[in-house]
Amino acid sequence: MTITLHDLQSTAADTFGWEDLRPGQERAMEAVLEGRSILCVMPTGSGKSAIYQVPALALPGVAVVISPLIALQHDQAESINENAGPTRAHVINSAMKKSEVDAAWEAAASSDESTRAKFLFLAPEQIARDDVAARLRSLDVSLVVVDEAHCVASWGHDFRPDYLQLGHFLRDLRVPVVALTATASHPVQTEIVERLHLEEPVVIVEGFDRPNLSLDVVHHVEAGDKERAVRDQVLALEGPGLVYVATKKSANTLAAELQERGARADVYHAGRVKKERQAVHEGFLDGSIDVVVATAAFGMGIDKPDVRFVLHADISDSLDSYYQEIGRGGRDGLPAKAVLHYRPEDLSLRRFFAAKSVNRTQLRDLFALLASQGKPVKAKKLKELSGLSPRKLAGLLNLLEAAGAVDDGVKGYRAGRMPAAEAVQAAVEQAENRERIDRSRVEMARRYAETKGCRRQFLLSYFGEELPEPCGNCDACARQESTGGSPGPSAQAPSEVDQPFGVDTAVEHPDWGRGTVMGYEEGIITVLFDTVGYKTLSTELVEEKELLTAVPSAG
DNA sequence: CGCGTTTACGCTAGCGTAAACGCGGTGCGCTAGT
Repeated sequence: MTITLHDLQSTAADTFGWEDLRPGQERAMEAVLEGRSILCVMPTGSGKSAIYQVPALALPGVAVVISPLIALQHDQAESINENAGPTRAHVINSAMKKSEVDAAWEAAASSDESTRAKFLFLAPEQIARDDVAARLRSLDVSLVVVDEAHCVASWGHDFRPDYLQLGHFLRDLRVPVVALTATASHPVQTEIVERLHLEEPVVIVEGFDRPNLSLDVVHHVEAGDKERAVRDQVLALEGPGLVYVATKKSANTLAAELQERGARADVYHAGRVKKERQAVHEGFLDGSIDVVVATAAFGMGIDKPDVRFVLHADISDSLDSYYQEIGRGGRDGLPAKAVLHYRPEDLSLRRFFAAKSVNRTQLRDLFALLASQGKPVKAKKLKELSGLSPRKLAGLLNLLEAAGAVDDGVKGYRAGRMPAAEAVQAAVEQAENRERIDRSRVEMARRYAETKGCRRQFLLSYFGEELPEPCGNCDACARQESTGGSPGPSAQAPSEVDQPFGVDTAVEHPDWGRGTVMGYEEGIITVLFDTVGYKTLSTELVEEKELLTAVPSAG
């Protein structure tokens, strides 16, 4: 039986009540039917989940959905079960009773077509377990979904290393992979494709621009002045709204101040107990809370259309994070404000978080241990032998693998034929690369805060999109208008700016090696180098001194 | 790195300044003890 797009349209309408599929959705679904892997970068609320839910119901077998937060998994599974039948989606995680987990596995393997599970929701940590991976391999898996796929890049390197281990599982399973995310700059897209081993994926990127979001940056010198400005602005603005801060402590302080002044504000961060966090989340959605003061913990899974402002009391660690965070405002298409309150000193905390410390001794011991085995070792066995925590172990393995010193196959991990010192050195260099790249991402956030040009042009160019004219909806454009000039930076600069290399072309620098041109702005070229991250150079100097040379693309 | 807090010191008894110290974000899974 061949499934056609028409079948999918019927499923979408009959099961979910979606009468009209959007072109991006159809393209993605067709690719899945053809057995292709896809990467979709689409804003929240654009029907991303339909892309996997509809084909998964039409195809025989079960869809494995890898999703970062257990709370999110439950919401998604529930919404599927409401539409597609009560037992179609199951969640599997460590918080469940053994009997519940067993029931989920049985439902997925059931021979009864009418009750068989069509969706299994798991966190990447589950996939990393050998027994879970083996069980999944024994099932008839139709496709694997990686939801919030940017987590591969943002969390895989340290916080949740099992994200980087997903690639092995996907490579061996050989079924179509659907990677979904709302925000991913070009290098993040590339990293998702590489790390998940997506082969010749169909990449669907919908426009990043959110013209109804106004973009402002307010500069501050004194910390106290910034705190007061944030507080006063929140009190003056019409909610609902979000305020992002860098630390739990400052979240508590600000929320308390707002409450004292009569605002219906609450606070969300990882330090609060689960019940309280849930209450804040629900209160924000149902309108009983107007303002949530939060750390980066708050965000994923919030689909509230009428958020009128997203204020940042502290700058984010990257423009990827910043755009993700402000993207929670104005989803109804009505005007919403994104305001960054900026002090250069705030960057130091972000640089601190970007620092990666590696333990050479642990790396050497692990490599030596693997080498001494002389045969592939499974993750579980390796954990026992090394005595390392799962997180630590996965982190070290990620580095050794990236360094080419360790290989992971179906049979387990195997050390390469090289001296331990060489393996350790290569792994340490990987960690150093990562740190340089993360620091350069902080630098790009700084440049956004400090640019004198149109904010939107800067932001979109970071995401590889060109906005030909200044946006007219940011503080820089507003300043231009009020001083009588035509809006935006191009009023002063010649409109025909010299661009010696096209955006996205591969270039090489004598010191920084290979890189990709990301964009131009005010006579400055931004290049993302493979090992040193984002760098900005004067376009004039690049031409004069021939600092960059074009590299023929490797394909 | 930078901010807030604690400790140390200097020089004479409670106080001021300086130096030292500690802390800072995301969630999964698992285990020990209510």
